[in-house]
Amino acid sequence: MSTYEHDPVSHSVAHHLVAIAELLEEYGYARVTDVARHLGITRGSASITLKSLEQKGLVTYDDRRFLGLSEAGRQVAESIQAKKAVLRDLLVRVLGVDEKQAEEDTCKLEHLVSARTAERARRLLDFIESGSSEARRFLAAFGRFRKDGTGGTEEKGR
Amino acid sequence: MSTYEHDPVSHSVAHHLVAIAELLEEYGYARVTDVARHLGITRGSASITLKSLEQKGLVTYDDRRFLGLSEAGRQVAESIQAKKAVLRDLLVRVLGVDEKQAEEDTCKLEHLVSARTAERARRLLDFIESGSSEARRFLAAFGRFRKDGTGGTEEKGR
DNA sequence: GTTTTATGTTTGGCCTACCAAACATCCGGT
DNA sequence: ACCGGATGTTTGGTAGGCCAAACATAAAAC
Repeated sequence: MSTYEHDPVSHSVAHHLVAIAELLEEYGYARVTDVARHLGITRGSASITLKSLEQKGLVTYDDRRFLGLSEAGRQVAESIQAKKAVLRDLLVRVLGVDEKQAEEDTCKLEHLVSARTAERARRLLDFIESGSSEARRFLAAFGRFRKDGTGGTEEKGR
Repeated sequence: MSTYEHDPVSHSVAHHLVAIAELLEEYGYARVTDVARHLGITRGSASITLKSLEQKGLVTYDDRRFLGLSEAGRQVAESIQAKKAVLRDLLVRVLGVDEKQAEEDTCKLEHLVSARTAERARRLLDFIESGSSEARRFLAAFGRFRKDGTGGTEEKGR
């Protein structure tokens, strides 16, 4: 999940950085216009925000105005992307939220989750994917419970 | 979890409404100053925001300036509080996040979570509290896994 | 009853984050 | 070489959300 809790980065900044990272990965380049379109804002707005991010040392400008991420920027983006992936997986694989809804929710929550909580969520997913019988049985039982409101093997009480 | 997804209420508004609800519950009354102190903002800021909430029909003013919630305001506050409770419980009881951290995180996330996702989370908690053997064994195994990185009863693979 | 003190409001200012629209610049096609 | 469309920047404006500080008023204390 990577250390760096320097994230106190704003919602907007987080989205700009992640946009660049995603565009770079998907198309190999990212320009002001691409970021703006990706985020659904105007080029003017993106231009200004990105310039400020350059001055903060998070974003780099190519000789031909192609955008990149500095080491710091890359770390912030990666940390947010990692949190986002964990959250999405948690919602989909454990809670059973549908993909579309999960994507929507994680976009809103991604940069707000603390590193510690994200770490715990990742741990849970690791456990689920460990394939242990407890995990498998739990998921199966919860799946049934979601549908018909019963916990399968009872033994309720406490 | 209550229907009402009219929540597209801002972070700030959400906090003001919840503050009033909490103050009413805890002390039986809520004034501008109390809300301001509760939120850690100045009375001036609270005064302005609360006035706008009155005009939106969410907050009511007593004859002696005591604050209340309209039916609509109460519903919004309750819906957010319910989401918050679910999230906190999820973090603490399932993920094993410590109370303090969970409180911090939920404060940031509470009003952003969709009703559908919150409903799923509540369902998971209901299942956990059903006391079914799958749930109990799962929690126990995950607890061990968190500590020593092993899933207890293996049978891994898939 | 007058003076503190607590409470509420208003004002002016700041910062973020956005838009629209004018402007500047570049780049490809002919 | 020129023009048009795509791209980037700047400018002026709006809105939310906050503060500080001046002000007004209500409640306590004396």
